[in-house]
Amino acid sequence: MEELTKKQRAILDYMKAHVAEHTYWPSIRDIQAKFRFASTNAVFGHLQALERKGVLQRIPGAARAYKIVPEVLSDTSETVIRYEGPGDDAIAFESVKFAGSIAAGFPDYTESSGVLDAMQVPISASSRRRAPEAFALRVRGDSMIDADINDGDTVIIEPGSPKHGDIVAALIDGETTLKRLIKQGSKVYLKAENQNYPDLIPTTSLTIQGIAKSVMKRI
Amino acid sequence: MEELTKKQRAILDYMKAHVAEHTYWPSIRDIQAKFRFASTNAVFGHLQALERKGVLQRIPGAARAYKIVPEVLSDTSETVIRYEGPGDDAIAFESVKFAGSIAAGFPDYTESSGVLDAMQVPISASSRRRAPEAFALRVRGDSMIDADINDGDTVIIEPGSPKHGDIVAALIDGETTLKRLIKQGSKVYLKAENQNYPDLIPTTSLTIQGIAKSVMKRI
DNA sequence: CTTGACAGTGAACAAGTTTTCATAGAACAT
DNA sequence: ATGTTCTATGAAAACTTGTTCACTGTCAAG
Repeated sequence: MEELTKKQRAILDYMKAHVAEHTYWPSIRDIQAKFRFASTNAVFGHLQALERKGVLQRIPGAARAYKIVPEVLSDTSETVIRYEGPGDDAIAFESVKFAGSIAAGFPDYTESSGVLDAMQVPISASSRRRAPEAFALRVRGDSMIDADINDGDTVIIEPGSPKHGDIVAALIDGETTLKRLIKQGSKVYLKAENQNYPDLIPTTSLTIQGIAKSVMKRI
Repeated sequence: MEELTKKQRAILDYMKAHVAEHTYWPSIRDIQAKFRFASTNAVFGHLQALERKGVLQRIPGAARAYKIVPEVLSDTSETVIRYEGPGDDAIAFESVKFAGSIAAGFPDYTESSGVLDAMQVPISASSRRRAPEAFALRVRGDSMIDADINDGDTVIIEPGSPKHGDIVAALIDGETTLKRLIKQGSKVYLKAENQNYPDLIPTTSLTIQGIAKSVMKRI
Protein backbone atom coordinates (compact mmCIF):
# COMPACT_ATOMS: atom_id res chain seq x y z
CA MET A 1 0.00 0.00 0.00
CA GLU A 2 1.29 3.30 -1.01
CA GLU A 3 1.82 5.81 1.69
CA LEU A 4 -0.62 8.63 2.05
CA THR A 5 0.57 12.20 2.18
CA LYS A 6 -0.28 14.27 5.21
CA LYS A 7 -2.98 16.15 3.38
CA GLN A 8 -4.51 13.00 2.02
CA ARG A 9 -4.50 11.52 5.47
CA ALA A 10 -6.16 14.59 6.88
CA ILE A 11 -8.82 14.60 4.20
CA LEU A 12 -9.57 10.93 4.73
CA ASP A 13 -9.83 11.51 8.45
CA TYR A 14 -12.14 14.42 7.92
CA MET A 15 -14.37 12.38 5.67
CA LYS A 16 -14.58 9.58 8.18
CA ALA A 17 -15.31 11.96 11.00
CA HIS A 18 -17.96 13.66 8.90
CA VAL A 19 -19.76 10.41 8.28
CA ALA A 20 -19.47 9.53 11.93
CA GLU A 21 -21.04 12.80 12.92
CA HIS A 22 -23.63 13.31 10.21
CA THR A 23 -24.27 9.84 8.82
CA TYR A 24 -23.68 11.09 5.31
CA TRP A 25 -20.55 11.84 3.36
CA PRO A 26 -19.26 15.34 2.75
CA SER A 27 -19.43 16.79 -0.73
CA ILE A 28 -16.26 17.86 -2.46
CA ARG A 29 -17.24 21.41 -1.60
CA ASP A 30 -17.59 20.55 2.04
CA ILE A 31 -14.04 19.28 2.01
CA GLN A 32 -12.88 22.28 0.05
CA ALA A 33 -14.35 24.62 2.64
CA LYS A 34 -12.87 22.65 5.50
CA PHE A 35 -9.35 22.85 4.10
CA ARG A 36 -9.70 26.31 2.59
CA PHE A 37 -8.96 25.20 -0.93
CA ALA A 38 -9.62 27.80 -3.56
CA SER A 39 -10.68 25.18 -6.08
CA THR A 40 -12.77 22.09 -5.93
CA ASN A 41 -10.27 20.47 -8.14
CA ALA A 42 -7.71 20.42 -5.37
CA VAL A 43 -10.02 18.14 -3.46
CA PHE A 44 -10.79 16.22 -6.58
CA GLY A 45 -7.14 15.45 -7.05
CA HIS A 46 -6.75 14.23 -3.51
CA LEU A 47 -9.77 12.01 -3.84
CA GLN A 48 -8.31 10.54 -6.98
CA ALA A 49 -5.10 9.91 -5.12
CA LEU A 50 -6.93 8.27 -2.25
CA GLU A 51 -8.73 6.03 -4.67
CA ARG A 52 -5.60 5.23 -6.59
CA LYS A 53 -3.89 4.30 -3.37
CA GLY A 54 -6.71 2.00 -2.61
CA VAL A 55 -8.08 3.38 0.63
CA LEU A 56 -11.16 5.03 -0.75
CA GLN A 57 -13.66 3.93 -3.33
CA ARG A 58 -15.72 6.49 -5.12
CA ILE A 59 -19.06 5.75 -6.70
CA PRO A 60 -18.85 7.35 -10.13
CA GLY A 61 -21.34 10.08 -10.75
CA ALA A 62 -23.05 9.77 -7.45
CA ALA A 63 -23.02 12.58 -4.97
CA ARG A 64 -21.71 12.08 -1.47
CA ALA A 65 -21.19 8.42 -2.19
CA TYR A 66 -18.06 6.57 -1.15
CA LYS A 67 -16.86 3.40 0.38
CA ILE A 68 -13.94 2.97 2.64
CA VAL A 69 -11.48 0.23 1.94
CA PRO A 70 -10.31 -1.23 5.22
CA GLU A 71 -6.80 -0.14 5.90
CA VAL A 72 -4.27 -2.84 6.20
CA LEU A 73 -2.65 -3.10 9.55
CA SER A 74 1.05 -2.96 10.00
CA ASP A 75 2.89 -5.78 11.71
CA THR A 76 2.98 -3.86 14.93
CA SER A 77 -0.74 -3.96 14.73
CA GLU A 78 -2.40 -1.69 17.14
CA THR A 79 -5.68 -2.52 18.57
CA VAL A 80 -8.11 -1.46 15.96
CA ILE A 81 -11.75 -1.55 16.50
CA ARG A 82 -14.16 -2.05 13.76
CA TYR A 83 -17.66 -0.88 13.83
CA GLU A 84 -20.15 -3.48 14.57
CA GLY A 85 -22.33 -2.98 11.60
CA PRO A 86 -20.64 -1.72 8.54
CA GLY A 87 -18.08 -4.38 8.91
CA ASP A 88 -16.76 -6.70 6.31
CA ASP A 89 -18.56 -9.82 7.22
CA ALA A 90 -18.59 -10.74 10.79
CA ILE A 91 -21.51 -9.07 12.30
CA ALA A 92 -24.90 -8.10 11.46
CA PHE A 93 -25.04 -4.46 11.27
CA GLU A 94 -23.85 -1.47 10.78
CA SER A 95 -22.83 0.80 11.26
CA VAL A 96 -23.06 2.43 11.84
CA LYS A 97 -24.16 1.44 10.87
CA PHE A 98 -23.38 2.71 10.71
CA ALA A 99 -22.59 1.71 12.43
CA GLY A 100 -21.97 1.22 10.23
CA SER A 101 -22.12 2.45 11.25
CA ILE A 102 -24.40 4.36 8.65
CA ALA A 103 -24.61 2.41 9.44
CA ALA A 104 -24.06 3.14 9.67
CA GLY A 105 -24.89 5.12 10.68
CA PHE A 106 -27.73 5.44 12.28
CA PRO A 107 -30.13 3.48 14.11
CA ASP A 108 -30.88 -0.07 13.36
CA TYR A 109 -28.68 -1.44 10.75
CA THR A 110 -27.26 -4.81 10.23
CA GLU A 111 -25.09 -6.60 7.86
CA SER A 112 -23.09 -4.77 5.40
CA SER A 113 -20.86 -5.67 2.60
CA GLY A 114 -19.36 -2.24 2.58
CA VAL A 115 -16.90 -1.33 5.20
CA LEU A 116 -17.19 1.87 7.03
CA ASP A 117 -15.20 2.22 10.15
CA ALA A 118 -16.29 5.69 10.94
CA MET A 119 -20.00 5.39 11.00
CA GLN A 120 -22.01 5.80 14.09
CA VAL A 121 -24.56 3.19 14.79
CA PRO A 122 -26.95 4.31 17.37
CA ILE A 123 -28.71 1.73 19.37
CA SER A 124 -32.40 2.27 19.39
CA ALA A 125 -32.94 3.82 22.69
CA SER A 126 -34.94 1.86 25.12
CA SER A 127 -32.58 1.52 27.96
CA ARG A 128 -32.40 4.64 30.01
CA ARG A 129 -28.79 4.18 30.84
CA ARG A 130 -27.69 4.34 27.27
CA ALA A 131 -27.59 7.37 25.05
CA PRO A 132 -29.50 7.08 21.80
CA GLU A 133 -26.32 7.70 19.87
CA ALA A 134 -24.43 4.86 21.44
CA PHE A 135 -22.94 2.30 19.16
CA ALA A 136 -21.09 -0.95 19.37
CA LEU A 137 -17.64 -1.82 18.24
CA ARG A 138 -15.83 -5.05 17.95
CA VAL A 139 -12.35 -5.03 19.36
CA ARG A 140 -9.40 -6.36 17.49
CA GLY A 141 -5.97 -6.66 18.98
CA ASP A 142 -4.68 -6.89 22.49
CA SER A 143 -3.52 -3.43 23.38
CA MET A 144 -6.12 -3.07 26.11
CA ILE A 145 -5.75 -6.39 27.86
CA ASP A 146 -4.71 -4.80 31.14
CA ALA A 147 -8.10 -3.13 31.17
CA ASP A 148 -9.63 -6.52 30.55
CA ILE A 149 -10.71 -5.66 27.04
CA ASN A 150 -9.63 -8.39 24.73
CA ASP A 151 -9.69 -9.39 21.11
CA GLY A 152 -13.22 -10.23 20.01
CA ASP A 153 -14.97 -8.32 22.73
CA THR A 154 -17.69 -5.87 21.88
CA VAL A 155 -17.52 -2.42 23.31
CA ILE A 156 -20.44 -0.05 23.72
CA ILE A 157 -19.41 3.48 22.91
CA GLU A 158 -21.28 6.58 23.92
CA PRO A 159 -20.57 10.03 22.56
CA GLY A 160 -19.67 12.65 25.09
CA SER A 161 -16.88 14.69 26.52
CA PRO A 162 -14.12 12.37 27.63
CA LYS A 163 -12.36 12.96 30.88
CA HIS A 164 -8.79 12.16 31.71
CA GLY A 165 -8.50 8.44 32.13
CA ASP A 166 -11.54 7.48 30.11
CA ILE A 167 -11.24 4.71 27.61
CA VAL A 168 -12.17 6.19 24.29
CA ALA A 169 -12.66 5.26 20.68
CA ALA A 170 -10.50 7.67 18.78
CA LEU A 171 -9.68 8.38 15.19
CA ILE A 172 -5.96 8.96 15.05
CA ASP A 173 -3.82 8.98 11.96
CA GLY A 174 -6.54 7.37 9.97
CA GLU A 175 -7.22 4.46 12.20
CA THR A 176 -9.87 4.01 14.78
CA THR A 177 -8.47 2.63 17.95
CA LEU A 178 -9.49 1.98 21.48
CA LYS A 179 -7.20 3.49 24.07
CA ARG A 180 -7.12 5.27 27.36
CA LEU A 181 -7.16 9.04 27.05
CA ILE A 182 -4.47 10.91 28.90
CA LYS A 183 -4.64 14.63 29.49
CA GLN A 184 -1.54 16.21 30.94
CA GLY A 185 -1.74 19.95 30.91
CA SER A 186 -1.88 20.92 27.29
CA LYS A 187 -0.70 17.54 26.14
CA VAL A 188 -3.25 14.97 25.08
CA TYR A 189 -2.39 11.50 23.96
CA LEU A 190 -3.56 7.93 23.96
CA LYS A 191 -2.22 5.18 26.13
CA ALA A 192 -2.53 1.46 25.60
CA GLU A 193 -3.31 -0.79 28.51
CA ASN A 194 -0.53 -3.12 27.56
CA GLN A 195 3.14 -2.67 28.40
CA ASN A 196 4.17 -3.83 24.95
CA TYR A 197 2.48 -0.96 23.21
CA PRO A 198 3.80 2.56 23.05
CA ASP A 199 1.80 5.68 23.68
CA LEU A 200 0.05 7.21 20.70
CA ILE A 201 0.89 10.85 20.25
CA PRO A 202 -1.39 12.47 17.72
CA THR A 203 0.52 13.93 14.79
CA THR A 204 -2.18 15.49 12.68
CA SER A 205 -5.50 15.25 14.40
CA LEU A 206 -7.21 13.35 17.15
CA THR A 207 -10.93 12.79 16.96
CA ILE A 208 -12.68 11.29 19.93
CA GLN A 209 -15.64 9.32 18.72
CA GLY A 210 -16.94 8.33 22.09
CA ILE A 211 -16.32 6.89 25.50
CA ALA A 212 -16.32 3.17 26.15
CA LYS A 213 -18.99 2.60 28.72
CA SER A 214 -19.26 -1.15 28.85
CA VAL A 215 -17.75 -4.22 27.34
CA MET A 216 -19.43 -7.40 26.26
CA LYS A 217 -17.63 -10.71 26.24
CA ARG A 218 -18.47 -14.00 24.73
CA ILE A 219 -18.37 -16.74 27.31
CA MET B 1 -45.69 9.85 17.02
CA GLU B 2 -47.87 9.50 14.07
CA GLU B 3 -48.16 6.12 12.50
CA LEU B 4 -46.33 5.42 9.31
CA THR B 5 -48.17 4.02 6.34
CA LYS B 6 -47.00 0.75 4.87
CA LYS B 7 -45.28 2.43 1.98
CA GLN B 8 -43.58 4.96 4.19
CA ARG B 9 -42.34 2.21 6.42
CA ALA B 10 -41.05 0.29 3.43
CA ILE B 11 -39.25 3.32 2.06
CA LEU B 12 -37.70 4.13 5.40
CA ASP B 13 -36.55 0.56 5.76
CA TYR B 14 -35.11 0.55 2.29
CA MET B 15 -33.18 3.70 3.02
CA LYS B 16 -31.75 2.25 6.18
CA ALA B 17 -30.79 -0.94 4.46
CA HIS B 18 -29.19 1.03 1.66
CA VAL B 19 -27.02 2.95 4.07
CA ALA B 20 -26.10 -0.21 5.88
CA GLU B 21 -25.05 -1.86 2.67
CA HIS B 22 -23.44 1.00 0.81
CA THR B 23 -22.52 3.45 3.57
CA TYR B 24 -24.25 6.25 1.70
CA TRP B 25 -27.85 7.24 1.34
CA PRO B 26 -29.92 6.52 -1.74
CA SER B 27 -30.98 9.34 -4.01
CA ILE B 28 -34.64 10.00 -4.62
CA ARG B 29 -34.26 8.33 -7.97
CA ASP B 30 -32.72 5.28 -6.36
CA ILE B 31 -35.82 4.96 -4.24
CA GLN B 32 -38.00 5.65 -7.22
CA ALA B 33 -36.40 2.79 -9.12
CA LYS B 34 -36.65 0.45 -6.18
CA PHE B 35 -40.37 0.97 -5.80
CA ARG B 36 -41.13 1.38 -9.49
CA PHE B 37 -42.53 4.83 -9.17
CA ALA B 38 -43.10 6.60 -12.43
CA SER B 39 -42.33 9.94 -10.89
CA THR B 40 -39.73 11.20 -8.50
CA ASN B 41 -42.41 13.27 -6.91
CA ALA B 42 -44.03 10.18 -5.47
CA VAL B 43 -40.87 9.59 -3.47
CA PHE B 44 -40.62 13.25 -2.66
CA GLY B 45 -44.05 13.18 -1.08
CA HIS B 46 -43.21 10.16 1.03
CA LEU B 47 -40.01 11.76 2.23
CA GLN B 48 -41.91 14.84 3.24
CA ALA B 49 -44.34 12.65 5.13
CA LEU B 50 -41.51 10.82 6.87
CA GLU B 51 -40.00 14.10 7.92
CA ARG B 52 -43.32 15.51 9.04
CA LYS B 53 -43.89 12.43 11.14
CA GLY B 54 -40.55 12.95 12.75
CA VAL B 55 -38.69 9.78 11.89
CA LEU B 56 -36.46 11.20 9.19
CA GLN B 57 -34.59 14.42 8.97
CA ARG B 58 -33.55 15.78 5.61
CA ILE B 59 -30.64 18.10 5.18
CA PRO B 60 -31.90 20.96 2.98
CA GLY B 61 -30.04 21.38 -0.25
CA ALA B 62 -27.74 18.46 0.26
CA ALA B 63 -27.87 15.36 -1.85
CA ARG B 64 -28.12 11.93 -0.29
CA ALA B 65 -28.05 13.53 3.12
CA TYR B 66 -30.37 12.52 5.90
CA LYS B 67 -30.47 11.80 9.55
CA ILE B 68 -32.51 9.17 11.22
CA VAL B 69 -34.41 9.94 14.33
CA PRO B 70 -33.99 6.93 16.58
CA GLU B 71 -37.21 5.09 16.95
CA VAL B 72 -38.17 4.55 20.50
CA LEU B 73 -39.56 1.22 21.47
CA SER B 74 -42.98 1.49 22.90
CA ASP B 75 -43.27 0.62 26.52
CA THR B 76 -46.24 -1.56 25.93
CA SER B 77 -44.30 -3.69 23.54
CA GLU B 78 -44.20 -7.27 24.68
CA THR B 79 -41.88 -8.17 21.89
CA VAL B 80 -38.63 -9.32 23.29
CA ILE B 81 -36.55 -9.67 20.22
CA ARG B 82 -36.79 -7.62 17.13
CA TYR B 83 -35.65 -9.53 14.12
CA GLU B 84 -34.64 -8.33 10.77
CA GLY B 85 -37.40 -8.91 8.36
CA PRO B 86 -36.99 -10.96 5.22
CA GLY B 87 -34.82 -8.64 3.29
CA ASP B 88 -36.67 -5.47 3.93
CA ASP B 89 -35.43 -4.47 7.30
CA ALA B 90 -32.07 -4.94 8.83
CA ILE B 91 -31.70 -4.47 12.51
CA ALA B 92 -28.46 -4.76 14.28
CA PHE B 93 -29.50 -4.64 17.79
CA GLU B 94 -32.13 -6.65 19.41
CA SER B 95 -33.59 -6.17 22.76
CA VAL B 96 -33.70 -8.82 25.40
CA LYS B 97 -35.85 -8.89 28.44
CA PHE B 98 -34.31 -7.94 31.66
CA ALA B 99 -35.42 -10.63 34.02
CA GLY B 100 -34.05 -9.32 37.24
CA SER B 101 -30.95 -10.40 39.00
CA ILE B 102 -29.39 -13.73 39.54
CA ALA B 103 -27.33 -14.88 42.43
CA ALA B 104 -23.84 -15.93 41.67
CA GLY B 105 -23.16 -16.35 45.32
CA PHE B 106 -25.42 -18.16 47.63
CA PRO B 107 -28.63 -19.07 45.95
CA ASP B 108 -31.22 -16.42 46.15
CA TYR B 109 -34.70 -16.01 44.95
CA THR B 110 -35.13 -14.42 41.65
CA GLU B 111 -37.28 -11.41 41.55
CA SER B 112 -40.07 -13.50 40.15
CA SER B 113 -40.18 -13.49 36.42
CA GLY B 114 -41.08 -9.92 36.32
CA VAL B 115 -39.47 -8.08 33.51
CA LEU B 116 -37.67 -5.13 34.93
CA ASP B 117 -36.30 -3.56 31.86
CA ALA B 118 -35.30 -4.22 28.35
CA MET B 119 -31.79 -3.79 27.17
CA GLN B 120 -30.43 -3.92 23.73
CA VAL B 121 -27.47 -6.03 22.89
CA PRO B 122 -25.60 -6.47 19.69
CA ILE B 123 -26.46 -9.60 17.84
CA SER B 124 -22.82 -10.40 17.52
CA ALA B 125 -22.34 -10.63 21.22
CA SER B 126 -23.26 -14.23 21.26
CA SER B 127 -24.40 -15.96 18.19
CA ARG B 128 -25.24 -14.55 14.87
CA ARG B 129 -28.87 -14.84 15.63
CA ARG B 130 -29.98 -15.05 19.15
CA ALA B 131 -32.70 -17.39 20.23
CA PRO B 132 -35.98 -15.58 20.55
CA GLU B 133 -36.25 -16.41 24.21
CA ALA B 134 -32.97 -14.93 25.26
CA PHE B 135 -32.99 -12.75 28.31
CA ALA B 136 -30.62 -10.76 30.43
CA LEU B 137 -29.86 -11.12 34.08
CA ARG B 138 -27.91 -8.96 36.44
CA VAL B 139 -25.40 -10.85 38.48
CA ARG B 140 -25.21 -10.56 42.22
CA GLY B 141 -22.53 -12.15 44.31
CA ASP B 142 -19.04 -13.31 43.62
CA SER B 143 -19.22 -17.05 43.19
CA MET B 144 -18.20 -16.87 39.55
CA ILE B 145 -15.28 -14.51 39.81
CA ASP B 146 -12.82 -17.08 38.52
CA ALA B 147 -14.83 -17.14 35.31
CA ASP B 148 -14.57 -13.37 35.29
CA ILE B 149 -18.23 -12.86 36.06
CA ASN B 150 -18.58 -10.39 38.85
CA ASP B 151 -21.15 -8.67 40.93
CA GLY B 152 -23.02 -6.13 38.86
CA ASP B 153 -22.32 -7.74 35.52
CA THR B 154 -25.10 -8.56 33.14
CA VAL B 155 -25.28 -11.98 31.54
CA ILE B 156 -27.19 -12.89 28.43
CA ILE B 157 -28.95 -16.21 28.83
CA GLU B 158 -30.15 -18.36 25.97
CA PRO B 159 -32.33 -21.39 26.33
CA GLY B 160 -30.88 -24.59 24.97
CA SER B 161 -29.34 -27.90 25.84
CA PRO B 162 -26.38 -27.29 28.08
CA LYS B 163 -23.18 -29.23 27.63
CA HIS B 164 -20.73 -30.19 30.27
CA GLY B 165 -18.83 -27.13 31.32
CA ASP B 166 -21.39 -24.59 30.24
CA ILE B 167 -22.21 -21.78 32.57
CA VAL B 168 -25.92 -21.97 33.16
CA ALA B 169 -28.74 -20.21 34.90
CA ALA B 170 -30.30 -22.97 36.92
CA LEU B 171 -33.27 -23.36 39.16
CA ILE B 172 -32.07 -25.51 42.01
CA ASP B 173 -34.02 -26.15 45.16
CA GLY B 174 -36.36 -23.40 44.22
CA GLU B 175 -33.72 -20.78 43.69
CA THR B 176 -32.11 -19.44 40.59
CA THR B 177 -28.36 -19.26 40.45
CA LEU B 178 -25.56 -18.89 37.98
CA LYS B 179 -23.04 -21.71 38.01
CA ARG B 180 -20.97 -23.99 35.84
CA LEU B 181 -22.71 -27.21 34.92
CA ILE B 182 -20.77 -30.39 35.59
CA LYS B 183 -21.78 -33.71 34.09
CA GLN B 184 -19.92 -36.71 35.41
CA GLY B 185 -21.43 -39.94 34.26
CA SER B 186 -24.87 -40.03 35.77
CA LYS B 187 -24.04 -37.32 38.24
CA VAL B 188 -24.97 -33.75 37.42
CA TYR B 189 -24.23 -30.85 39.69
CA LEU B 190 -23.35 -27.19 39.76
CA LYS B 191 -19.95 -25.78 40.46
CA ALA B 192 -19.03 -22.28 41.51
CA GLU B 193 -16.01 -20.59 40.00
CA ASN B 194 -14.75 -19.54 43.35
CA GLN B 195 -12.82 -21.73 45.77
CA ASN B 196 -14.78 -20.40 48.71
CA TYR B 197 -18.04 -21.79 47.47
CA PRO B 198 -19.05 -25.42 47.65
CA ASP B 199 -20.53 -27.45 44.85
CA LEU B 200 -24.28 -27.46 44.59
CA ILE B 201 -25.63 -30.99 44.42
CA PRO B 202 -29.26 -30.99 43.43
CA THR B 203 -31.42 -32.71 46.02
CA THR B 204 -34.77 -32.70 44.40
CA SER B 205 -34.64 -31.29 40.93
CA LEU B 206 -32.41 -29.22 38.72
CA THR B 207 -33.92 -27.06 36.02
CA ILE B 208 -31.66 -25.40 33.54
CA GLN B 209 -33.15 -22.12 32.47
CA GLY B 210 -30.56 -21.34 29.91
CA ILE B 211 -26.93 -21.07 29.01
CA ALA B 212 -24.91 -17.96 29.68
CA LYS B 213 -23.60 -16.91 26.30
CA SER B 214 -22.05 -13.58 27.01
CA VAL B 215 -21.39 -11.19 29.81
CA MET B 216 -21.57 -7.44 29.81
CA LYS B 217 -19.53 -5.27 32.12
CA ARG B 218 -19.57 -1.61 32.94
CA ILE B 219 -16.23 -0.02 32.39
C1' DC C 1 -72.59 15.15 -3.52
C1' DT C 2 -68.85 17.35 -1.93
C1' DT C 3 -64.77 17.98 0.51
C1' DG C 4 -60.32 16.85 1.88
C1' DA C 5 -56.51 13.87 2.73
C1' DC C 6 -53.59 10.67 0.43
C1' DA C 7 -51.02 8.76 -3.45
C1' DG C 8 -49.50 9.15 -7.86
C1' DT C 9 -48.06 10.85 -12.99
C1' DG C 10 -45.34 13.71 -16.06
C1' DA C 11 -42.64 17.39 -17.10
C1' DA C 12 -39.67 20.96 -16.13
C1' DC C 13 -36.54 23.73 -13.42
C1' DA C 14 -32.88 25.14 -10.22
C1' DA C 15 -29.44 23.96 -7.42
C1' DG C 16 -25.97 20.80 -5.96
C1' DT C 17 -22.11 18.11 -7.36
C1' DT C 18 -18.79 15.80 -9.85
C1' DT C 19 -15.73 15.96 -13.56
C1' DT C 20 -12.88 17.88 -17.24
C1' DC C 21 -9.73 21.24 -19.23
C1' DA C 22 -6.01 24.47 -19.25
C1' DT C 23 -2.32 26.30 -16.59
C1' DA C 24 1.50 26.79 -13.18
C1' DG C 25 4.80 26.73 -9.16
C1' DA C 26 7.60 23.73 -5.94
C1' DA C 27 10.14 19.74 -4.85
C1' DC C 28 13.00 16.24 -6.48
C1' DA C 29 15.43 12.81 -8.96
C1' DT C 30 17.91 12.03 -13.44
C1' DA D 1 19.04 21.73 -17.21
C1' DT D 2 15.13 18.63 -17.65
C1' DG D 3 11.48 15.93 -16.92
C1' DT D 4 8.26 14.07 -13.48
C1' DT D 5 5.27 14.15 -9.69
C1' DC D 6 2.58 16.49 -6.47
C1' DT D 7 -0.22 20.24 -5.35
C1' DA D 8 -2.96 23.83 -6.48
C1' DT D 9 -5.81 27.60 -9.13
C1' DG D 10 -9.70 29.09 -12.02
C1' DA D 11 -13.25 28.32 -15.00
C1' DA D 12 -16.48 25.73 -17.31
C1' DA D 13 -18.96 21.61 -18.71
C1' DA D 14 -21.76 17.79 -17.73
C1' DC D 15 -24.29 15.24 -14.84
C1' DT D 16 -27.00 14.28 -10.58
C1' DT D 17 -30.35 15.46 -7.53
C1' DG D 18 -33.89 17.86 -5.02
C1' DT D 19 -37.76 20.66 -5.76
C1' DT D 20 -41.82 22.78 -7.87
C1' DC D 21 -46.00 22.96 -10.81
C1' DA D 22 -50.15 21.31 -12.93
C1' DC D 23 -53.11 17.60 -13.09
C1' DT D 24 -55.51 12.90 -12.03
C1' DG D 25 -57.48 9.21 -9.32
C1' DT D 26 -58.99 6.91 -4.96
C1' DC D 27 -61.30 6.63 -0.76
C1' DA D 28 -63.57 7.78 3.42
C1' DA D 29 -65.99 11.33 6.19
C1' DG D 30 -69.36 14.94 6.48
